[in-house]
Amino acid sequence: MRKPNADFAETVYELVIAIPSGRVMTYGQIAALCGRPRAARIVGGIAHWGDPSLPWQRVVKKDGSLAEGFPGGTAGHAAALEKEGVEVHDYKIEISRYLWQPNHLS
DNA sequence: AGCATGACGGAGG
DNA sequence: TCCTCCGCCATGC
Repeated sequence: MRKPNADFAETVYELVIAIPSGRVMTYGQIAALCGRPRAARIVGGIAHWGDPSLPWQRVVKKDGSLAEGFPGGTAGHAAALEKEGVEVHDYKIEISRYLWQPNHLS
């Protein structure tokens, strides 16, 4: 059990790492699970400032469109997702089909 | 301690 | 459906 104001980034890291290959989560969803439903932008910020070795390609916008600032742009993001079996159509994915949620928080 | 930033989200046109 | 504007809030300077 983490304190309400526990390091936001740390919680984001654990969630991102938990996303299985071929599935995705949205920035807003991750923010909400971290206790800050309005901090979707912050999650994006952490993706940019934080550990680059995490599977950030599995994090997309709520409408299924890909991240603007991903290395290589949306094209690079699309390539990374397709590699995991995610079907990308015009730089967007069928969010309702690939969205994933952790069974429970530890 | 305060200001500007930003890999978003939702509303409005 | 696409484009633009406003609001949110942790992080970095």
